Amino acid sequence: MVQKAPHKRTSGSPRREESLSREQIIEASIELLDSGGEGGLTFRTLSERLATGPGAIYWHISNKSDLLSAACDTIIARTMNAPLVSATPKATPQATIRLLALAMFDAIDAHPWVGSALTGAPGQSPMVRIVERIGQQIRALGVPKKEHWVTASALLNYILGVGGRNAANGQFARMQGLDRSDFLEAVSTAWSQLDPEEYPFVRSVAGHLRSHDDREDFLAGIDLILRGIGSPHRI
Amino acid sequence: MVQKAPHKRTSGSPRREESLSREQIIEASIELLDSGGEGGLTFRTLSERLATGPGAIYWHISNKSDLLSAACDTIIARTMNAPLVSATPKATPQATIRLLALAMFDAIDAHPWVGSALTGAPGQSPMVRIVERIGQQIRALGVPKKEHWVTASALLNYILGVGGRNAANGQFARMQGLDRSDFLEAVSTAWSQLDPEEYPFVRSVAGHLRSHDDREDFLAGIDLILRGIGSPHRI
DNA sequence: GCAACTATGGAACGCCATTCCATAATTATG
DNA sequence: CATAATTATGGAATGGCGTTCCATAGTTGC
Repeated sequence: MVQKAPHKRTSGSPRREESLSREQIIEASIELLDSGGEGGLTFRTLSERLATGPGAIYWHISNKSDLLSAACDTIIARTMNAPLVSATPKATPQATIRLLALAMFDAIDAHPWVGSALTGAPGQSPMVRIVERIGQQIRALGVPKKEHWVTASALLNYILGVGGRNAANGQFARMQGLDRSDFLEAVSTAWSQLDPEEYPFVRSVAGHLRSHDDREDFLAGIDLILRGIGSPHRI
Repeated sequence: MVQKAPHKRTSGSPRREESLSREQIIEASIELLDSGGEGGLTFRTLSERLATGPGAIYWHISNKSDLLSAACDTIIARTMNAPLVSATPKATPQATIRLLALAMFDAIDAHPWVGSALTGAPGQSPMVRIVERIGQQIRALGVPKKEHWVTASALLNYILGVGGRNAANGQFARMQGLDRSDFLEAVSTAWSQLDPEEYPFVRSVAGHLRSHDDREDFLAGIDLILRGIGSPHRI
């Protein structure tokens, strides 16, 4: 029978002076995610940054998914509680929804990993915050109760869809060492070289893609949905 | 200087009779993804399934992302070329868009991993297929050229948003050993127990969540956007 | 002063994608 | 027909990851 070599603590570095906290860990994670993308956060890099070992982190965090959700929730909470978004003195519900949506867009633009983290924690705290803020404006719009969920869900899914795709674009570009406009340029030329018989539409919008403004197009989509909310149903 | 121990091929199992092909590999990957979720596809499980080693797979596939994209593209191509979706004799553009959207919904429902794979290959073949089919209907709707991209993009982002979220829900549920309705039940009760002061809207829709039909709500969202497309712009 | 508990940090484990490489099968070449 | 070159295979090795294990250092209550 083979005797397993037991763990040995030779002497160890002296213990840290100020203790770790969940907040510290999350804050450091956000920094790593912002600077290194989704792949920039590992328990190893995080340990180094915090000058500790992986084991110490697990005392405060249950696993990586937990860590990601918490980081995501921190960003979303900040976004949804920002003064600009929070205090809407006498704005129309439509204007407030635009503000909310843009705030989400900008948050995901600044922290692309939030886009994918959001789809990793369904029904959890970050999602709830967004649904609530949107939902209150939907009420204010006078949408009938029966359609509350459908309407909120449509807006939410559109916002998260754009967020997810923006995050994907960013990560894809990063992987290839391109910046955002290089990436769009590449997609645009690829699309304009497709077979005109098979892909006439994609070819025809390839040009627009090169010069478009993501933020503007996003807002135009929001307006489209808002128009839909305000229109009478078909018979 | 330490001599590196060289690789030794002791004798090896006899070589396969029929050679591997990219198509075989992709087909096997789809089966593994369908049965085991996103985590079910590893080069190890794939090797075993194909009775070979990881190295042989890499002769046909450049890496895992390539494999996932290819699997995703296979599903999307099948979905977009299905007779029901392809042959639309004299249907209105709206009806065709509904058909297309539902086909995507059902495809992602049947193969949840497609939802996340789609956001891993931006501007690539799968996306192009979808954009083209939607775009042609947008043309048919008589949307002005300048708004082609914005309109297609809005529909696309909504569809992918729902798909992504459905995939997330499915994986989340799977991780906890729940089925779909158990998961909705759990979210619904969690939402209905939130602080009424802080989350009045979320609480009020929690009940609906328990009994709702994802597919119907999805379609209602599509209709909402279609109404928006057909409405005059605000001044 | 000592036991119980809370934290810590580093080593170890198992899994993964990927690479390396000896070699078998096939094709091209003289 | 022999043999060189190429194509294709599969298993071993590599390095990185999330996670777990555990000796131990502080801290608290008795």
